[in-house]
Amino acid sequence: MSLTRSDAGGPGDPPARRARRVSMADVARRAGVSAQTVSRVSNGHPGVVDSTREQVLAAMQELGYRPNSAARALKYGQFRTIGVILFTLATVGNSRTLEAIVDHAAEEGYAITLIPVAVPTRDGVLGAFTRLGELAVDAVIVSMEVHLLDAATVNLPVGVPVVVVASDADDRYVVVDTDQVDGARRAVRHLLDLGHRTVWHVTGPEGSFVAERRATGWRTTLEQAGRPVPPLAHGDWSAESGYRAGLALADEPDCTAVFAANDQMALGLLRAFHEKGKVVPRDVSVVGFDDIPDSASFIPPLTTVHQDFAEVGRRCVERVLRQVRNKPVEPGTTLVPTRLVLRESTARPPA
Amino acid sequence: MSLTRSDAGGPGDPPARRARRVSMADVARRAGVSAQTVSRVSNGHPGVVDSTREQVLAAMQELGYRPNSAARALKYGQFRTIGVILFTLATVGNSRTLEAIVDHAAEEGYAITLIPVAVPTRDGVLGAFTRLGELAVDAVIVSMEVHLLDAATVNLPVGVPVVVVASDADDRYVVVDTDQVDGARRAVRHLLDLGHRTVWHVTGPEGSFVAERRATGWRTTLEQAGRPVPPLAHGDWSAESGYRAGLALADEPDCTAVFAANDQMALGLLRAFHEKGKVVPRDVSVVGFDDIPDSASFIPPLTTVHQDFAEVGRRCVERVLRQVRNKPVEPGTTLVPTRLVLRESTARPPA
DNA sequence: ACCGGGGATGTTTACGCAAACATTGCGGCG
DNA sequence: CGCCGCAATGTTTGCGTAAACATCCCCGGT
Repeated sequence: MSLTRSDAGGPGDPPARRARRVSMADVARRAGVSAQTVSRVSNGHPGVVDSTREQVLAAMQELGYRPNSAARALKYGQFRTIGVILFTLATVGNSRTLEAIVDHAAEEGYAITLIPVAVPTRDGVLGAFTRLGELAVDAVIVSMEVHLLDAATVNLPVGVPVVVVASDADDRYVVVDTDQVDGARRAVRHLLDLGHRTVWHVTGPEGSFVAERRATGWRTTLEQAGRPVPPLAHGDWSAESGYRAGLALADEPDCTAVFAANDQMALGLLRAFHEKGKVVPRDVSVVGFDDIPDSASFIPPLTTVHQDFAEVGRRCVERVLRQVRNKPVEPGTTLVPTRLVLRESTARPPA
Repeated sequence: MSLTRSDAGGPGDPPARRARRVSMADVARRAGVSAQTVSRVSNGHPGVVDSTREQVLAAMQELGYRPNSAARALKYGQFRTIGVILFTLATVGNSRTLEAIVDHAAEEGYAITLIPVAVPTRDGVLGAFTRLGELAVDAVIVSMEVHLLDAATVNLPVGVPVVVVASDADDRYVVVDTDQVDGARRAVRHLLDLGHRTVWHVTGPEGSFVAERRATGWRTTLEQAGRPVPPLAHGDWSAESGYRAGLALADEPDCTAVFAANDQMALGLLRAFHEKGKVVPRDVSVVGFDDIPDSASFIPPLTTVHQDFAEVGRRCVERVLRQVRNKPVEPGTTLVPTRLVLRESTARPPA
């Protein structure tokens, strides 16, 4: 299989002399036509007689011609590619959002290039933005859930359309996000409506915008209802951290309802309560956030706040492509609504 | 959605007239130097006097210059980008493998472009390969777990280094995969060693190579041990499908051990057994496959076969980059070993 | 004072493609 | 019978960059 390329020879190194790839000129020579005719055939343009077209096609086949996308992009000034900057695919939210972005971009004929930020430090982010300048992308979607955006935005290349997901970048940017605050409100209201006196909360890692917003929704809902606000339990999105939080919560005598900032931590809670002999939902009610597919199979199936990842992805792509196409896009935040999915992990509080 | 593709101004359409981007020539003019000097500054080449360098840098800043990667790629003949073809990010395996690929590619200075195959039909695959020809990638990693590769490989662009993951593409290709058969063997052996007479199996969707290989490992291990081979239960990787399979399995009187082809289906099994009043592992033992992070927080924590996704990703990148760099790579399959992670879902069979 | 050398910078060129423009050839019509 | 018009194809050009080569100038040595 094809060892065409030579030693790395990237920018910075002298480009190694390589077996030149077959170009339009080669095909043209072989087919006995001009390069322009090859171009026309290659792009399906009209005005080429069938016999000629076939000769060209045959020549392409024989030579294994592949159009050079660099040259094409240089000509068109576009790559039909969107860059996505993110920290990790390990969280369900990130990977589902990415999938939605990929799918909708594909519908529009755009591919996605991932620009990972290895370490979520300031330098890491700056590095990603720098690399961005060298990358073959027409626009960028930034998915950063930690407090590093400000440091980084300074460096956002001018002239590249940008859409930001799941952050609270200021209004100069185009932002798309799930309505975290309202989602949390729904979760808390549901528990309150069931008769629970108050609701405990297991939050996400420090510095996470998303975690902060969900906690805000939780706190303000309690305050507005005039309920006491219990101390916050800290997690890091992982089931394991939810388990640890649950072990502690199980010892709180008046804890009858817990809202976990994501489904994975809710899973940990369920296990902790189970081990401590507390029956969900008889003794404690649990609500999650995300509605990952697995949550319907937890024991018991989890009541949770459904995030419409597909819609978030769709809107990101739509808004970023509007910019690429020079259509007006006003900065500001687009919120995608959530909905509460009722399953079996919530009930009235024990009498 | 769907602003039509014709708005895009891509190949085939007249390129949208856009404000021409700032080029080296513009910077050169502004700084009062030649384009070549700008190039030298831009690439950090030596031989530019400090005062000149600063002028150029200033001009770049003012004008918001960004190097044009298309032109660069055209010059160098490389994009420093690897294309990854996959069906979906919804399964944990895919997204974790992708993450590993992204990370290791980044270490080597390569970005990843995703080429989604919307529908896993023959046409879908062919379409992806066709688009591939237009994409700015130096190599391709194909992650396809269904039986469509043969139809598609015919069309694999010549001259592009390719590595295939998780499939049984024939030996003409470079293949990297987890050792599925051996992983399944470990799971089954473990259960047999505990004293179970035989092991039932919940397999993945029809047509999945991975599912097939795990089922093969299960079956041959049983056969070699001279144990009866129970009928196969069919799932589709989802927890829900595992749940349905579990409901049926719970009614089999002599079913004391189940090996699920992935952790998510195992989750469904746990729930089904729980609902049917069967205690895991006292009444039934369950083993999963993948070792997703959540599985440690299942009720009970799941014994499962750990897949080293990071290693799979690393090897894919390594082997594909060897090809890019024209180093020898012999076709054939590289198997990444698994290991069994013992947790609390397995025990001796009921007496 | 003159020349050689080398560092700093400028000029030319090619990368592969496709738009714009140029040429060829053929059929139909006055 | 000659010319027009159009369809098919060819030629030129430029996209932005950076290697290769050319030039300039200053400085030190003789």
